[in-house]
Amino acid sequence: MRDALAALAVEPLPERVDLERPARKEHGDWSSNVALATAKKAGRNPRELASQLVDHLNADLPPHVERVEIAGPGFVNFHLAPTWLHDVLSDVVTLGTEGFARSDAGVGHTVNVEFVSANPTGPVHAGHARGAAYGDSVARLLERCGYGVTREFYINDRGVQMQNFGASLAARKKGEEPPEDGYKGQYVTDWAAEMPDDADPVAWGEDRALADQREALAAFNVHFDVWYKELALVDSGAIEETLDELREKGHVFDDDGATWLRSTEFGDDKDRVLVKSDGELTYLAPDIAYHRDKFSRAERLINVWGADHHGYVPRMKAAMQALGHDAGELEVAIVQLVELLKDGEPVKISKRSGNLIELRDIVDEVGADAARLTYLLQSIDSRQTVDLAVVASQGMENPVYYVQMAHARIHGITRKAAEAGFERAPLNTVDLSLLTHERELDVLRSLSELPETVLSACNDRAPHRVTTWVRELAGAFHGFYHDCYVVGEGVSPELTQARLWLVESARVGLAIGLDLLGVSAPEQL
RNA sequence: GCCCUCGUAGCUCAGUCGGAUAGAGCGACCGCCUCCUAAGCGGUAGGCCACAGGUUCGAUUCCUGUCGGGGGCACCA
Repeated sequence: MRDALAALAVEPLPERVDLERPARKEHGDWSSNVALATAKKAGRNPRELASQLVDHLNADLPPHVERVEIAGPGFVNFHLAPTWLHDVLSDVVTLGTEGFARSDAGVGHTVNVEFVSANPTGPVHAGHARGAAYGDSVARLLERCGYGVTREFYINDRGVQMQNFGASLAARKKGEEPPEDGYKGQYVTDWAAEMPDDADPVAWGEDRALADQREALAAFNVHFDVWYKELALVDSGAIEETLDELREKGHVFDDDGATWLRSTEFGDDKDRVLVKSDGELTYLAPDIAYHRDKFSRAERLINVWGADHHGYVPRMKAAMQALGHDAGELEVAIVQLVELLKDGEPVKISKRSGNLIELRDIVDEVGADAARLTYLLQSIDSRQTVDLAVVASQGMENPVYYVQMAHARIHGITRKAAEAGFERAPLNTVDLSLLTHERELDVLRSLSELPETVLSACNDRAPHRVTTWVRELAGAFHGFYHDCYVVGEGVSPELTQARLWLVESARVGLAIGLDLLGVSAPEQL
């Protein structure tokens, strides 16, 4: 393309030539707006330039390109031959679930993804679920793109809430009501009944809560590499070190008997207290020390926070800058809140009464796969409404079912083919050029987009794009399934073989996509 | 009051670096099973991309403002 532009004496040459996938099939497989983008600077007419460009390219077509056309105000559209898609099929099945749609963009780089980080005072609840699905999926995307990834859970086990929790357990054990600002959920009573007489309610309660959280998250297919206790941070002396470092660097001052971080220096609204006038630490001081520790273990940090915490972003970023990091090295993904419905009725959750929906309840009710795919259906930037009855339903209003159906059909075909005596022949003995049906090509077009989808989803921390892609592939496959029989009277053995490989390629694509979402798919529904 | 975020079909939402006639699913309506699961497929209807300016050859996309929904503005964790 650049050569063609140079040959046409375009001056100045564009820095980059963008190719994009047109939204409409008639516009070809690839399209470039380069004539539009450069015409003005070069003092040429866009349409005319595009036309010359097309002539030049058509004179010597690159491999797989069937023809190049001019369209609209000056777009240059490339129409590819089906052979291109047959090569895609070969790539997919040769590279397989391990190798296809993998990127080395992050090789040699480390990222720490911290998410969930629920307080160790009770079970993981519905409010954590979306962030859990999101954080784990982002970690999966990063891994697929070559990054060294740590999944980390921060345990907030220092502070008054632990005393309240311990006191609540102790009270329940004695058959009394918890204190006014204590924890009133049913689980406190249940756990108190398990608690040995000689146990320290605070320490025992923390372990009990963590065990419960770990189990519920595992059932949600989320596993952490590091569970980091705030108390360990306190014991390590890291907080004092951090305060000293900030003071040395001149970002700390004393006022009103308290110690302050001059966070306004780095864009925060106001300066923040690190040590209160009574000598106690605020939550912020250990948090800074914790992030400092994470930076000693990874180049880049991603925090997944609920929308109710977004106000803390500027001060954390300011603190990291005070420690000498670039603001961009700490990313905070803000996950908008989920409104939970049950049969269209809002589920009221009240922390005060302890009346909350546990993650475990959701998994029990709809299954981990359905729950995860549902949470990853939409961008985290939009508020989500989840109706548990819909997620659990086995109907069309449920995208989970649509996707799982495609996967089950793939295995249905494989089973049926085996019954009819068909095993896949080696790929190099199969004539893929028989795959010319528009439905077949649609499946392959969809597969051809997976590598770029994965990379962009990774770079933009947007796993929902994978979900969208998986739904599209499932749609293309359902169309193929309907119109193209793999095994049947009117199908030649050669075509059966080619289609068996097509089915396999769809299976690989679906497997990759679903794995990135942390969703398994049944072979049968 | 200030900050973050969202506003796209009746509903739930996609829409990448600004591109062509704005997409999908559900719901509505009309079709399609002698064969791998009809839990599916095809078609029709349905849009002032909240509104008003600006930048641009070109804006759903970028900028400013207005309106509306959600969240946040502690020497609380």
